[in-house]
Amino acid sequence: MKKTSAKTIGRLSLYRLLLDNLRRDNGITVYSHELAAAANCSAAQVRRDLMSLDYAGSPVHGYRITDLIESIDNFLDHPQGQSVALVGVGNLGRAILSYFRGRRPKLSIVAAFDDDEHKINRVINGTWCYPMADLRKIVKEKNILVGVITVPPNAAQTVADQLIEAGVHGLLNFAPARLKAPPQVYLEDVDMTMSLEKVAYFSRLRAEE
Amino acid sequence: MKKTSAKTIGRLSLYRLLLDNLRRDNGITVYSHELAAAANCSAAQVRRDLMSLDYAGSPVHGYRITDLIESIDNFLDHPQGQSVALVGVGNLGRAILSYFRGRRPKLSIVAAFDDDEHKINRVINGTWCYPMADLRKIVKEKNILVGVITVPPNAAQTVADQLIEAGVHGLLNFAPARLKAPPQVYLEDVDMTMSLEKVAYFSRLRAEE
DNA sequence: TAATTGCTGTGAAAAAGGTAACGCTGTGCA
DNA sequence: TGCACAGCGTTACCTTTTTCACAGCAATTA
Ligand SMILES: NC(=O)c1ccc[n+]([C@@H]2O[C@H](COP(=O)([O-])OP(=O)(O)OC[C@H]3O[C@@H](n4cnc5c(N)ncnc54)[C@H](O)[C@@H]3O)[C@@H](O)[C@H]2O)c1
Ligand SMILES: NC(=O)c1ccc[n+]([C@@H]2O[C@H](COP(=O)([O-])OP(=O)(O)OC[C@H]3O[C@@H](n4cnc5c(N)ncnc54)[C@H](O)[C@@H]3O)[C@@H](O)[C@H]2O)c1
Repeated sequence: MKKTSAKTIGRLSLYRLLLDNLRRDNGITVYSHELAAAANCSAAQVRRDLMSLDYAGSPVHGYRITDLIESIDNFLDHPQGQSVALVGVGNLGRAILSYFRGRRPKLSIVAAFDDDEHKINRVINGTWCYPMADLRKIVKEKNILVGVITVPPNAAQTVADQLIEAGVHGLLNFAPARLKAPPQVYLEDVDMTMSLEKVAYFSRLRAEE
Repeated sequence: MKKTSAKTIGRLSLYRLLLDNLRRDNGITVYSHELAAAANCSAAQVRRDLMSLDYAGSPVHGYRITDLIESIDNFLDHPQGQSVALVGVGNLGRAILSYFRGRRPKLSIVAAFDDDEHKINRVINGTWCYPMADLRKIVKEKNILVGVITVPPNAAQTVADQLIEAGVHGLLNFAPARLKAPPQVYLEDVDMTMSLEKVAYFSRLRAEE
């Protein structure tokens, strides 16, 4: 059993989204090159990624959409579902809370945390907001494995440490800071400044031609 | 003159941020291994990335922080500055407007657009929000090269087409949809669902050990 | 029935990305 | 002075990721 790369995991998640759209359009089956066109990648890439799954397509009809989605579900999702905590209910934190609300049944943000007393002990965008003092208790109680960090950068490392100490094994960090975490914690940064500057740089190159 | 990869561009942007923090802590010089530690990468990686710049460090003192920042500025930024437009002033769009407000003098969001009449023709989070009908005119007028897309997924392609038609050469897309764009337009997706699912997947793996 | 077609799964090749190693250089110290 | 050192720039190497290419297969057609 070979382990699957982070890039493939990301694309599988993308394929699932695209397949869901195709299904809505009353599609029954799909070929690798169709999925590739939708995902902006090559057909070979799609087929290679799908090798991680235990589902095989038919050379004649391609992949059955519902079966493929189910197979990706089985592969990506925890059977009993996974709970996520979000720390820092500011502008971005609230946007994210509303965005992930009810999006995936097997992966939902079940608790929010903040240190601002105006925000705690009430529901914000559909999610209860707890004080930081309760973090450890709630993470344990709800068996939370993933933490989303949307606090200011100077508070990010402290919050990360608290989450890790409470038992989280994955962090999604939106603060513009590089966090330290032990190897048993998977860390992913979403760096919007970097993304925008990349786009700016290459758009300038393209425009100059 | 070899061209620089997107990954290196991203890391240069990150180094600049980290260097800024170091400068605030009254640092004068920095070694590649120090910057590497801050960026969670290897010293060789840092040195290699910096080869794109025309600034060379001293083997004895390392890199002078201010000079290195200046050199990255020269490399990444447009000398006259670059303007960005944001389309879709919803939860996420507003968060982004406030976040990028005054962050980088050479790269600022100078106009927002929406098709909701309650949002247009007024200032939102410091930025004037125009109706979609003005998009073409304003993009030309302000010489906007980059568009940020924060509209619902079903509207994303239409908005992208409008931006491209207006003359934009780079798109930063936050909608969960894969957009089509001609090769002279650089396209970058920020896919939060994908990121969160990746973290969820690997956190489960780590937790099982 | 036999040849043709178009797509899958997968080994092999190629490309991209990252790491290690080495020569070089200025500095501090015996 | 001359030698050991620490870190830079760069090349060569290694790993990961992507693409290419082709056997195999079921439906279709002559
Ligand atoms: N707004 C954006 O679009 C955007 C984009 C990219 C990155 N970010 C980053 O995301 C983070 C949040 O951005 P924002 O715009 O929502 O900021 P914000 O100031 O609106 O929200 C920050 C929230 O974190 C809470 N907080 C602060 N310190 C805390 C602590 N120690 N423990 C718990 N909660 C704490 C605050 O009470 C506040 O509710 C920042 O690091 C920002 O740089 C934001
Ligand atoms: N909120 C989040 O944290 C989050 C996270 C990831 C992705 N996204 C994606 O970002 C996008 C925006 O999310 P949101 O939560 O801000 O949604 P939202 O509904 O709050 O905002 C969407 C905005 O786009 C405007 N709009 C709709 N159609 C338009 C059109 N054709 N032209 C111009 N403007 C139009 C609406 O008037 C509204 O102001 C969505 O695609 C969403 O899936 C959001």
